[in-house]
Amino acid sequence: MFRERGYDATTMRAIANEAGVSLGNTYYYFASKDHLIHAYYARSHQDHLAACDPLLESETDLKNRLIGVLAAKIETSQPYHHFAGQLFKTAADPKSPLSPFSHESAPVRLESIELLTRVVEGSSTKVTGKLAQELPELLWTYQMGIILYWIHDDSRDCARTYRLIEQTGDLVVRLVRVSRLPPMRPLVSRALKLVAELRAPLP
Amino acid sequence: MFRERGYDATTMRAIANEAGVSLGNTYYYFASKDHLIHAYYARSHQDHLAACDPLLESETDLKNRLIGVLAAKIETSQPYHHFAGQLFKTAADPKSPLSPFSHESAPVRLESIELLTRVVEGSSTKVTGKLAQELPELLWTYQMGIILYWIHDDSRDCARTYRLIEQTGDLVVRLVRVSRLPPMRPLVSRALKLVAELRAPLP
DNA sequence: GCCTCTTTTTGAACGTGTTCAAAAAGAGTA
DNA sequence: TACTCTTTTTGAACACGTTCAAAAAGAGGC
Repeated sequence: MFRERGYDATTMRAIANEAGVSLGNTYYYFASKDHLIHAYYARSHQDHLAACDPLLESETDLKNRLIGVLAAKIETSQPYHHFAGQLFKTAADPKSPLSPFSHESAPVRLESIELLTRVVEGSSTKVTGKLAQELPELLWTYQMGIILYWIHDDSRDCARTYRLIEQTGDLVVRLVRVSRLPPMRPLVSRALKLVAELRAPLP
Repeated sequence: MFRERGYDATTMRAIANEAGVSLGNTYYYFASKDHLIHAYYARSHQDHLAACDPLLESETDLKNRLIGVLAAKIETSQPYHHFAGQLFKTAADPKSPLSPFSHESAPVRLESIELLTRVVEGSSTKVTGKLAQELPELLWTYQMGIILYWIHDDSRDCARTYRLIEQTGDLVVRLVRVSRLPPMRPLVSRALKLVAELRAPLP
């Protein structure tokens, strides 16, 4: 229904009606309208994990793995593009359990990070040391940025998002490769130190 | 009032009461509760522009200029940190006139980009060519990222945000400096091409 | 079948943001 | 002062998301 009518025009009363239950009953199953919306996200997340398996088992080039996983994310989310803006809005409240950074979202977040860990570990490009530890989560942040761009992308078939994935994916992989070169070493080291610092538990 | 009670507890009825007008009357002045919230943002934006003048007139080191402007942004926004999450939420709807990417927000956006143009042009580090054209807007996007981090930052006095500004500000300036070196040239060129491509008007 | 406990369902009511027709107030002109 | 037009104000009403006490239904044991 959200697809046909959009978020705003789909009232909880209409949803209850369509499901053949009372209005109050919908709240037995979903804590709020936002939780209902978020169920769509959870589904596309599962779809994404599943869609990535074949790729990660057959492809070893880091760039292709990364770009493939990101593109799959967009593909599995595409049915929901129509109301992705609303999804973003519900996720934007830092205090909401639906925020990607929230405690409640940790399982989904960890699964995504685990997926990106597989991207890195199963590739022919070897990443070691501190960077290996931090890279999956950095890639997750990068993926969040891509999704954010996608939400705002009005191009046909979200062509621009795919373009962004290709180009930045290539760039990211190049950066990963040069990160071991001596001139880059201090920079990378500092960046990783900052990431660890900002991630440390607050006093 | 938003400061004392928080966004949710501050109803339009309470606001009307406090202002000594009727509930309906508040809508004569502000199109919605979100517009009311956004007026705070507009004010802090003006405060920011004003706060940056002294710095930009006296400092010429690019790094110090950039870090100073970003830190000033956080400082001028600090009074509103309490409900910054709600501000982010209202701005998160891509279709909302309050979104930083919206047509209606263009004036504020352009002013911010103009400010960052001043940061670059008035510095002793010379930036030329295509990069000079694109850099202010890229810096604006970077600033948006900082603000987003700030919104989620629960550290004392937002110390982490300042730390992030320092470290990433330094990194950005270093990247700007090395962008002219021959090994970086192709990368930078490609990045700029992508930016221009994604910014072109849609068919 | 009856009893007890748990789960599911209901629908009236609530609070909040918002709308809008009508009234009031303000401003300018003759 | 009266009239006309514009702006501001009002308050009842509306729509929507949500709540919750009570009712209904389900499940298990005797």
